[in-house]
Amino acid sequence: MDVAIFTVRQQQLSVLLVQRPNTPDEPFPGLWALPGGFVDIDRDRDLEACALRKLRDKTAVTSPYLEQLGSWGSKDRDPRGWSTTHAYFALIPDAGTPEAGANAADAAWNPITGNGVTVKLAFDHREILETAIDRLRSKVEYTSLPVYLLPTEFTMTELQRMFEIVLGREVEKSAFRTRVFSADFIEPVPRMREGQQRPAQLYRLQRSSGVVFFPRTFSPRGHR
Amino acid sequence: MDVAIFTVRQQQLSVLLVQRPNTPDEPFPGLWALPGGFVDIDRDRDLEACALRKLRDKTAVTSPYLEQLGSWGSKDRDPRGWSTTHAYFALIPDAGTPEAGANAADAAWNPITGNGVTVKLAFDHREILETAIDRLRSKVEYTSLPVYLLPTEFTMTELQRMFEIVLGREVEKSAFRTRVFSADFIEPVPRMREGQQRPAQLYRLQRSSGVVFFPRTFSPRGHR
DNA sequence: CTAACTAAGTTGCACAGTACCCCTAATGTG
DNA sequence: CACATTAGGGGTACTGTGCAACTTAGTTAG
Repeated sequence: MDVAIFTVRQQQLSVLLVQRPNTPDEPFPGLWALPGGFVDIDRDRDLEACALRKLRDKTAVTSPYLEQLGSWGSKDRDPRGWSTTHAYFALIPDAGTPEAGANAADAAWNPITGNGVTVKLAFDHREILETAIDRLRSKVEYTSLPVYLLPTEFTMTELQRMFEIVLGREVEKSAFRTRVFSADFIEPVPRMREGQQRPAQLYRLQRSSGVVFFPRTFSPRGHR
Repeated sequence: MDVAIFTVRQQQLSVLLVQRPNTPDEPFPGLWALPGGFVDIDRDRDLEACALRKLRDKTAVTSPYLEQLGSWGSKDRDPRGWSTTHAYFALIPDAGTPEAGANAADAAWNPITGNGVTVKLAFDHREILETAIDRLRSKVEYTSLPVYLLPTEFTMTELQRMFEIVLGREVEKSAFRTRVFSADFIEPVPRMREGQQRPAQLYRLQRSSGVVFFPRTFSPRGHR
């Protein structure tokens, strides 16, 4: 079980990695890897519960976006022999830093550059991470996923910025607003008083509104 | 490892099921289930190779559409205790009947009605099958998946019929043709001679053309 | 204080892709 | 022969988006 936990910190899409123990009898000593471990058949009701537990161990985030990414199994991925792993990916707001977690001394956020990360990864985690990034970018083209990268209240511009950071390109402000409003999954936060710090309207996710699918992908004119 | 193998027979979306042995020491004796079994770490390089082997055992189909569906693991799905399975789903043309396969005496095609099948299924296979059907219907809204339900040569009307059978509703002929042609993943088969049996133009999948994603989903006017 | 600047939010037009309705030609059927 | 059926395509309206220009309000520099 491995979990690719994404957030956006300092305007960069980043993934949480942990350092493997440096004991030479463990595979890939000292390398970085996606946080994970074995399923605990006493504590974990099912696979998703196990992924949630791994996430809470590292970040103290309770209700992230969590999706099963896929499974990898072959006789090559672990030097000890045939092995299998279930991979999940999660989106959390910036607040949930690894420092806030429990046993997170060995954890660090790594910014995504291109299709992966600059450090070398253990096992087949480079491939798993690349699949996770592909899936994330692909779904951001036609779903509302990036709301889960923001705190509960946010401005329209901040939401747009999340889309742009994940996609790695700019999107049109006007078309973006039309798209988001007609999908009807966020609601404006009532303005408290006139003398507000921020001039921009705050929004929040509507209660019991899941991931929204837009009828079209983003598609700049020159694309095809 | 379980595989949901779909085809369209007699104008109905159908899934291949196998009957479990009737010995009382096996779980769910006599019930129907998705074809599957344990990974053979000597023969199977990886998970996909294992799924392909299961498919060939039952259908003698060599190059289907095959996609990883997900994994299910919990302490409830098997009465013998915590267990895990990897599920794949496959699309094959009608030609690959189970009778053509090797050890397929216990296999049968079951038509899909609504979200599942009429017979009772073993383990959590009802849930897995429902997930497979959901995924299939969802992807047919915006991809070219149904070509894999047809033989190598087919008419435009037959292709449209595949979309309609999977989706369970009719689609507009004219819009369908525009959509398919502009996606440019099939090519016309040169007409052999004038005195052809069929009046309709035959098409085939372009070589090395994978699954095509359309820029929009089907979306009848009254929808929202 | 005023001017320049910046960010929030709106408006208008063009265009791609689709829904829907209608037409034509060719073939099959009594 | 008349008639029904089917392949194939045309025309129009509409939705969602790309793109650019604009207004308004708050912020900053001088």
